Amino acid sequence: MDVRRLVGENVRRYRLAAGLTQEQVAERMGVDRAYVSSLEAGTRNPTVITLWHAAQALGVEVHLLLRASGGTG
Amino acid sequence: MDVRRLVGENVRRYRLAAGLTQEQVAERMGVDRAYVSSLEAGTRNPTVITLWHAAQALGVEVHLLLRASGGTG
DNA sequence: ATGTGACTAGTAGTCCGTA
DNA sequence: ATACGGACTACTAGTCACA
Repeated sequence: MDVRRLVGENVRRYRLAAGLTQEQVAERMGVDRAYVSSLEAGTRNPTVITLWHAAQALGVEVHLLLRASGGTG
Repeated sequence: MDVRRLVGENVRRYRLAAGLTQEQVAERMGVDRAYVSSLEAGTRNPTVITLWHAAQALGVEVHLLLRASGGTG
């Protein structure tokens, strides 16, 4: 179980569903574009505050970014 | 909106619901008791990996630690 | 059995350039 | 518009002593 990968997959899914580019998400989050890229790649271990900013940028509730994709949702 | 506080409240809620002490949660997480204390106090900004360890220690799914207590499901 | 501040080592997140 | 790497600064992880 790798939460970093889980977060990355969720960010990408919600971003594409919202029709946004990484650049747009980065601007909304107030972070660098390269950061969003590595976040989606699952190579980052973001803090909960960063995760919250991502959720805001994507227009979803923060806990959704930690839900398993194929989970019993 | 302060996610740190949200995490702290949730950790405390689930810990008490499980009938565990901070000391026991700390041991399960593999961290110091003081860390759990500050986590519950909402003064920490944990990474998602730390959050995942906390969820494991409490026997809950990690996304539950980011759910608003009185939230609209 | 808990809360807080100081502390050392590690890393989150930035900025720049390339493909 | 996206992926990756390197050097950099600010902050978090995790611990200890004291109350």
